[in-house]
Amino acid sequence: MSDGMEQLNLVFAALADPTRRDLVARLACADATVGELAEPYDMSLQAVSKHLKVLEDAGLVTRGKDAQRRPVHLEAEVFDLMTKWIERYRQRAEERYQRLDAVLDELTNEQNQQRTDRKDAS
Amino acid sequence: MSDGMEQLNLVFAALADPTRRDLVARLACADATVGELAEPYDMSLQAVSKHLKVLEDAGLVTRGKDAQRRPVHLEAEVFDLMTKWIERYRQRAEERYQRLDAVLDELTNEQNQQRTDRKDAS
DNA sequence: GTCTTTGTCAACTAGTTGGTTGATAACGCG
DNA sequence: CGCGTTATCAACCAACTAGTTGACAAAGAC
Repeated sequence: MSDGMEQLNLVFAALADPTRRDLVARLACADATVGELAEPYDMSLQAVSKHLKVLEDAGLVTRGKDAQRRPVHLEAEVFDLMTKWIERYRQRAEERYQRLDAVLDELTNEQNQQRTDRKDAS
Repeated sequence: MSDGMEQLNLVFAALADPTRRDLVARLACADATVGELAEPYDMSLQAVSKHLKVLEDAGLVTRGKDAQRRPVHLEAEVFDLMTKWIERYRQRAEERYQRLDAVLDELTNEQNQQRTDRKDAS
């Protein structure tokens, strides 16, 4: 089991939670402290701190230090890991879908050919 | 909370499990029955059936009917939902990263300017 | 120094997840 | 019909998750 495997586990699991996806969405616009991030939610500061830890363990986020504040920053690179995984299989699945279309086209053509054959025979 | 919200929850959660990602990977190559899919894993058939149910609930997979067999088919469309979500925020985060670079460049230029000023003053 | 702000750590709880086994349903084959 | 195959359903269990509260650490402000 490769290293990127475990990270994929963490990243997908992290983004499966709507609160955490919202945190990511907000951090995409600007860095923020834990308190600022927690403010809009009906949830304790500790809960948000935990969510941020999950995002950090997944490598989606890093935390700096500014006096007693702990500014949170979104890391873009990790997204690539996911996108690569997704694209690989989406592509294959779509190719298979295209091939199915091709097979159906072929069948149609064969039927046309048979019709032509019958017409030629008549 | 929109409808796609809940589906994002399900899709990300589904792909957070390595067994389920492996199932998706194998289904990208060809459709398969539950038994065929279960064979390589050290796990009961029922467990795999449950995993497939999770993938189905997320819309990643559909199940057909062939006598007592239940062929499983990968659906490519749902991947787009994820890709769109990811790309939106990855892009913003990268833009911010670029802007940071711009700011750093600006600072460097200012320092150069100051150096130039000092040199001019000397 | 003491007080306030900002955040983490620790312990607990309710609900969910990933697995197990056993029973059951649906279908094809003698 | 009864029998084997293929898969789902149901009940159970251990481990994890997402939230809570309370205590505490670290840093600035007084």
